[in-house]
Amino acid sequence: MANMIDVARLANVSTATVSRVIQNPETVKEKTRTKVLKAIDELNYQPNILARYFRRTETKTILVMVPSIANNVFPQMIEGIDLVANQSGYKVLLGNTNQEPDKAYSYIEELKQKQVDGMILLTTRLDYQIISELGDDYPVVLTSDYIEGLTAPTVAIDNISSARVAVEHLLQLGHQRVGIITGPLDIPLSRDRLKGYRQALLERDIGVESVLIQEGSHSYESGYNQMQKFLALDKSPTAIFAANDTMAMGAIKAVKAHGLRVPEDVAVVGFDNIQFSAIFEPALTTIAQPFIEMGKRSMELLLKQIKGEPLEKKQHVLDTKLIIRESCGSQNQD
Amino acid sequence: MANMIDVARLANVSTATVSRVIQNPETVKEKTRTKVLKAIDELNYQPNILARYFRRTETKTILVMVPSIANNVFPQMIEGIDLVANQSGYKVLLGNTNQEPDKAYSYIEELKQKQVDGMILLTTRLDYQIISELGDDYPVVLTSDYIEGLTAPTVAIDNISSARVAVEHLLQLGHQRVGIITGPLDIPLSRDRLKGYRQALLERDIGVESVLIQEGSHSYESGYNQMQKFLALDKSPTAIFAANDTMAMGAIKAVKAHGLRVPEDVAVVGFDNIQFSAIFEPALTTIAQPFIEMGKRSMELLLKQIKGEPLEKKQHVLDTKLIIRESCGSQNQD
DNA sequence: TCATAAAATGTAATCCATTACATTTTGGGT
DNA sequence: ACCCAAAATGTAATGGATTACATTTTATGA
Repeated sequence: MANMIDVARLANVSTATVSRVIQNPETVKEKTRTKVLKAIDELNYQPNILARYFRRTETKTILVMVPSIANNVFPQMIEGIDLVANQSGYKVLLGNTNQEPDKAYSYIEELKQKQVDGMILLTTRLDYQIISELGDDYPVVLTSDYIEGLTAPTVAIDNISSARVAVEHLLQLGHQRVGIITGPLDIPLSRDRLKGYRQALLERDIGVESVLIQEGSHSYESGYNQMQKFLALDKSPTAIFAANDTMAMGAIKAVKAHGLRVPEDVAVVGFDNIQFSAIFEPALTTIAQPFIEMGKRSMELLLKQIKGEPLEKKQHVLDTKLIIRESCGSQNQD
Repeated sequence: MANMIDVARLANVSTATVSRVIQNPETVKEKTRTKVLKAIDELNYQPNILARYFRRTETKTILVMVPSIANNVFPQMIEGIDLVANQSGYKVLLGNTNQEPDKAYSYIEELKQKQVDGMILLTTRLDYQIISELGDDYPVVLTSDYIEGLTAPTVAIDNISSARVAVEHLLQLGHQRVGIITGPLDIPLSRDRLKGYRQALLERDIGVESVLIQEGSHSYESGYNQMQKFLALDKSPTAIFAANDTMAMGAIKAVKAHGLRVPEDVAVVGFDNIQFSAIFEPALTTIAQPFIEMGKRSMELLLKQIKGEPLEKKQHVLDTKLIIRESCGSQNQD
């Protein structure tokens, strides 16, 4: 494989000039440039990218830390990230943590060792402190989880008010006993959705009963199981807010298994609007998250940090939307 | 940031010894090793990975080329790949082509330029010739698509016989008019599944009618649309083999929209066994692909190539399994 | 104790592009 | 024709780990 010296020799110039032809062609005289380009072509020269990375201490690579890829929502965000990354000549490294904190730390090490130019964290259970410090020293964006007071840039939705909108929809339909199946409550995002649920009830002077709050794990099975608990209650809820669509589907399955109908007997509203929500029967009424947009925005923010540009705004909150389908029935429910 | 020379100086040894302590500790005398380790600790030294990559011409990174990540089946395969890669100290770079051939070629360039140590191709529409040549010169594994006569290693299922099993299931249930909604026929995988369909019919001396063959695009909508065509037929099929689960769901939706029931009026068998197939109603009878296992095996094969170990076997065919659920009815259908 | 093989360590070249700084060339103005 | 600033090009150091080869140290056996 020919290197820069070979090209320089053949073109009868110095390596500096060859390098310039590649990096800043406009600084080289037309005639010289042609000569060099011809030599490059003749030798079929390709710059050694690894040498370049080494010399420049940059890799044009960013890492996306994600708890699990097989999860409906993350691939969509990654798609958005990938889109912007590609446009800017960046590559995307996959950082699957599989929920193991050790893995997360090893990815952080990679960032510190400059193996990647930046990092996007998709909903993590990392220590608040660690993310903050990391964000002070390296390009980092936290996506989908907004943590109060965090100094690192974040891209998220307003989980509190989105959840409130979901529950309000239920209340408007006339429901008085509304249960919630939350996500894991060690994640701020889950706590925020619970908070939104509380706010919606309190606004209408409806008391918050702890029996109507069940903690799930975002899985289909947990939705199913927690719904069963509700159904076993003396006065079981007539409507459920599930903190994500997958749990909503599990809950609906449980309702059906119990011989009841959705939405006629129990209304269910979900959260996320994953692809399958429209296909599911009954089609889910849910809060749509702009996943792709979140991915794009995150990458844009990261890029700015990498380039050293100042961020006008650190906390980016994107809009969600209530998608009304079938699982809560129509406005004129009886 | 301290470098190896600093460590060597502090420990009063040469850089070679420091390097050895890091790479092959057993070749360094205990006493020296301790001394070096102490210096490393004291200086908080971390080797410059980029320098190492440059010097060694290896990146401990592999690229997974995938048409689209937001697709149910790919994330699972990637998960398998990632699992094995991580165990072996390799990182996974995402190569989303978005169906654009140009992108595919740019990823191939990265491989040639040694930016990655190897590449796994997940169902691609790349030219047969190109893959073969690439496989001759670089570590490459082609996954999920098996191309006859290809010299590059492949990990796949037997699409022909798996499809045959699916269709046979339908025939066993007594169906005589079986339609197929294929995938895009420019992909070998799709042609193979069609071939399996043909074989199953011919084995029972049932003629293959071209009106019963519709080409889809693997999307839900295409399943819906192609099913509508079947339903518009004078003698519409009583059973459908959809070449993937997503299309099967679309087809079922179309059947329902037409006022018919699945499986009572029309039986539908899918292919893939994506996560949602069990949740869908009716739950899909389908051919399960061992996605995670395929990912793992692919990475193992790639690793062997990277290490320069010979491959005993080049074509790896993994087993599929017919999962009987609800969408075809029970064995005792009337 | 000494010779010798084996083990441990050191020396220094190497990988290749980049870039600060130095030098040469060019072109415009008088 | 000559000067000078600007443009173009060249020189050579630099980044940091790796490793072939050379040298020194250690251990073994007679």
